Amino acid sequence: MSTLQPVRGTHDLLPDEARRHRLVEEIAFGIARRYGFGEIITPIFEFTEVFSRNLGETTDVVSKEMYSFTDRSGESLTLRPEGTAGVARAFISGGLSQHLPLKLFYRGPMFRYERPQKGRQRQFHQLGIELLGIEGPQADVEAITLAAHILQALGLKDHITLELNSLGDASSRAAYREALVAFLSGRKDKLSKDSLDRLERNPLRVLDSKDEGDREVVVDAPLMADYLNDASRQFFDEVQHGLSIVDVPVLINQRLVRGLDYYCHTAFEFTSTALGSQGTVLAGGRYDGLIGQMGGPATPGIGWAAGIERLSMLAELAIAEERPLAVIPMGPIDVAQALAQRLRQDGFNVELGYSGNMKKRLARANKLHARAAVILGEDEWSRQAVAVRDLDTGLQEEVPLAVLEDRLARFR
RNA sequence: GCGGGUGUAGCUCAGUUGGUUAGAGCGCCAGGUUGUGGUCCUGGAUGUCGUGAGUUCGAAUCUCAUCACUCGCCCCA
Repeated sequence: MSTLQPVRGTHDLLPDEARRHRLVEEIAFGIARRYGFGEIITPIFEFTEVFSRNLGETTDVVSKEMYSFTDRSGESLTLRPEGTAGVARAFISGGLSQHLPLKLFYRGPMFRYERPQKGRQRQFHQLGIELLGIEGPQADVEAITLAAHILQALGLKDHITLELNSLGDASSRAAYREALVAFLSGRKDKLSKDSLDRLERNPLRVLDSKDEGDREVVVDAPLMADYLNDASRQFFDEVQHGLSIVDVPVLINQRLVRGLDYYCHTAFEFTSTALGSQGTVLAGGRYDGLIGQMGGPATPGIGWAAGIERLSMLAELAIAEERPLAVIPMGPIDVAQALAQRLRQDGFNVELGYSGNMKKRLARANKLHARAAVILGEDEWSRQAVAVRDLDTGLQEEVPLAVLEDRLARFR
């Protein structure tokens, strides 16, 4: 076994896996396009502040998981740990506010220094969308509906549940946070060590703790729903109503919280039980304050991201088999190369067997699942013809070169 | 970052209470005569037993460290 290992938490996508990966992306993007989304490709690294100032200084992602480094000119840069901040930055620097509403789709690698586990890598890939410039709840409905549609297309609708909650607007959230902190502070003796820490850094997180003691405490905790002001309440109702109209089933989870600070109002998560403790497949929410906070024109937004590796593990994909034509030279290779080229120019997928006798070359063609073999035998060649063997039926016929493409058409 | 598990041929795994030449299946390679695959038969190659130390006359088997993966926590997509 080689000592040459990949960096911890990184993985090579070998051809089969890469194929699945790309297929997941293409299916997702194909559906996003039907909803009017166009792709945006932003840099893989940004100035560190783009993330540190906007995701929340106390979040784990910012405080201990970023791959940050100083470049040769002394700038602090960070490999993107998520996609939204970069898109928001691009929105501002590109002056895109005059093109609202904007529907953007992105995909690509993200980096977080975490302890690797199944479905959790240090370099992983996300695809996601951002819908910018629409204040109303119909944007939330559209974003979530698109997500459900993509998951369905990937064949994992049945194993997935959609959990939904509202964090309310800034004032509702602040009021609730205060009430929750007050409640929890009176019960510190019953909270786990982790939750005591959460109480300081991100109190809402205590709500979805897995610790049994915490759960008992949280049962009696004040509910977000009771702290939503009228506008927030109505917004949430309309989102739920909209989802019912398009038949997207929802499980309201009052304890659903988001990890990053920029979220408000709608928060949602599509989860699966098939991934162990990495149950979240796709998650997102509304972030009306983000772009303004970054220094851009106040612009509402909602978006979500999904882990491509997680999607790929769960997806039931019908991967069409590539079935090439095998060109098998018996004489000089030049002739075979010229013929292979002619067929490729004509749109055929052609494999050229380079070595071995006919037996080996046919065996190789078979292993590649070639649909047919084009055999350049000397006898046939002397008659300006080749032998074409159907590898499924074993039937072989002599075909004049002049009509080769026509006869091969059925093997495309 | 915390706690547990695993690590033997390309892959999936077996290797008894430490004992000398480390195995199987699949895959791979070759052959079953001269230009014909898939099935079948025969033969063959491959491992510093994750890495590094230690204990021992002797270690894949025991100890320690280290790396990677993995399960739970944490975090999140």
